[in-house]
Amino acid sequence: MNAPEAPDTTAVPRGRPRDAAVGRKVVETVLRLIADGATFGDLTMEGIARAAGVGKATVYRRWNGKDALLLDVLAAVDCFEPPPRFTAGSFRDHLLTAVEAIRRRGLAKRESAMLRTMLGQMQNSPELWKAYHDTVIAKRRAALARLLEHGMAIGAVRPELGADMELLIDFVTGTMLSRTTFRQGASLDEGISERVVDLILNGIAPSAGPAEP
Amino acid sequence: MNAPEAPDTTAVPRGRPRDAAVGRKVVETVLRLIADGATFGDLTMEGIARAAGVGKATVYRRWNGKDALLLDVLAAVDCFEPPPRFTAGSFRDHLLTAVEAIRRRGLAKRESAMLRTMLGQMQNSPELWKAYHDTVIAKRRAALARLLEHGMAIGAVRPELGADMELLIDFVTGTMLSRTTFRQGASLDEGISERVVDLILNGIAPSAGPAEP
DNA sequence: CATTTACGATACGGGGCCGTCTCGTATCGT
DNA sequence: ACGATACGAGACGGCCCCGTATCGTAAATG
Repeated sequence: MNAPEAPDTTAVPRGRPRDAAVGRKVVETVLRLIADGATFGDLTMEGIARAAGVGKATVYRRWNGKDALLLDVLAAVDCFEPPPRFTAGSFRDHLLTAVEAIRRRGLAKRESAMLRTMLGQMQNSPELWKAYHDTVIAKRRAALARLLEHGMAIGAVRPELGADMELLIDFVTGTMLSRTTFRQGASLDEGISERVVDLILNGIAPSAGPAEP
Repeated sequence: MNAPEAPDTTAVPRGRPRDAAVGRKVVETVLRLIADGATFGDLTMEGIARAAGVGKATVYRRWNGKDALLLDVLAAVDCFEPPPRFTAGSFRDHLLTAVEAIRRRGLAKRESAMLRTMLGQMQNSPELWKAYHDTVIAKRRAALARLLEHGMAIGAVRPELGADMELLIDFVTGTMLSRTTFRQGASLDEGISERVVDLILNGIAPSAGPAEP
């Protein structure tokens, strides 16, 4: 008896299998178009297929529409980012690593363009924003939260700040994120991360302790 | 720009004068559409005219195209923002006023939506971004620079930080700006500005030297 | 009054994208 | 070999927008 609703997952494909390289090529093309300045409104299924050198029907065979395609594109964004390692070194070194990661992402055209484009769409398509947030942003913030809690545990961070970890993360990331996202063309030379870390640790007020005059 | 060869300012217009209310209505409509989530790519001259209840030819009579119209729209953004007053109070109070201004702008749908939309377009249309930067952003940063220099003069801000005023401004604005722009839905209750100011002034490290647990 | 320009509405040809469909060819399992 | 499916290419009707032009009406000058 050959039940048509066969529960086994190996639903034998019958004809020519889909070429996985085609799907990758389309996603890569969309990432390139966004990096080149296209907003989601600028992207068209027809234009994507043309830019990818792919038949339009092939794109529609894989994705129902632009939103479904963009969801897969978002999932591919963070595939290239190894999670930062906080193994050895002082808390200040770890903090510097985190800030440096933001700086380098700001220099990466694809990452920063994607973030800016997503920001413009977060009101329009909250599902897309949620996907970007969950797959890209949340992971980074979680890693930073672990770092900051470690800092509080070893006394490098004022413990009362743990009451609002989200705000603490905004504070640690905000300076470099503003610089890379809002201020296109702002200097992003290497030494800047050091100064940002100094500001994050010590603030702008003169230190009351027996430090530098 | 409708003065062919009349050097005197009283170039007598001959027919029915343009209704200034129509121009205002169009600009206001575009601002509303952007606040409702439209990106620049979503906006069309035809749709704008329809939403404004205005003839399409009337829009084209005033602006050559979408870019020219958007330039005027940008110029209208900051018309509603009174410049902040730094008259009395401590430096901390002034800083709180500045941070509070960012928080309130983040709550204003029109302002934050415009900023997010502009970010997505800054690569695509640098002229538009320059206009937005010059008419909106530069003024706020200049006011903040004056505040920070005042703070250094009275000893409330470490003077060596004046070496990179742009970075200093990024640091002061970055936390609240990140929260209002990147993190839609994040809490923006009133007390938060106080905590941000504390972080800006004192940083995250314990102030009384290296405390050993 | 006549003239001139603005206004809202709408019609016009042109062009791009939509989503589907049909080709001819290619590549799989049977 | 054969059927089934994927592939690139492109045709197709439909829709929306572009920028201009043409209505009839309204409001200013002379």
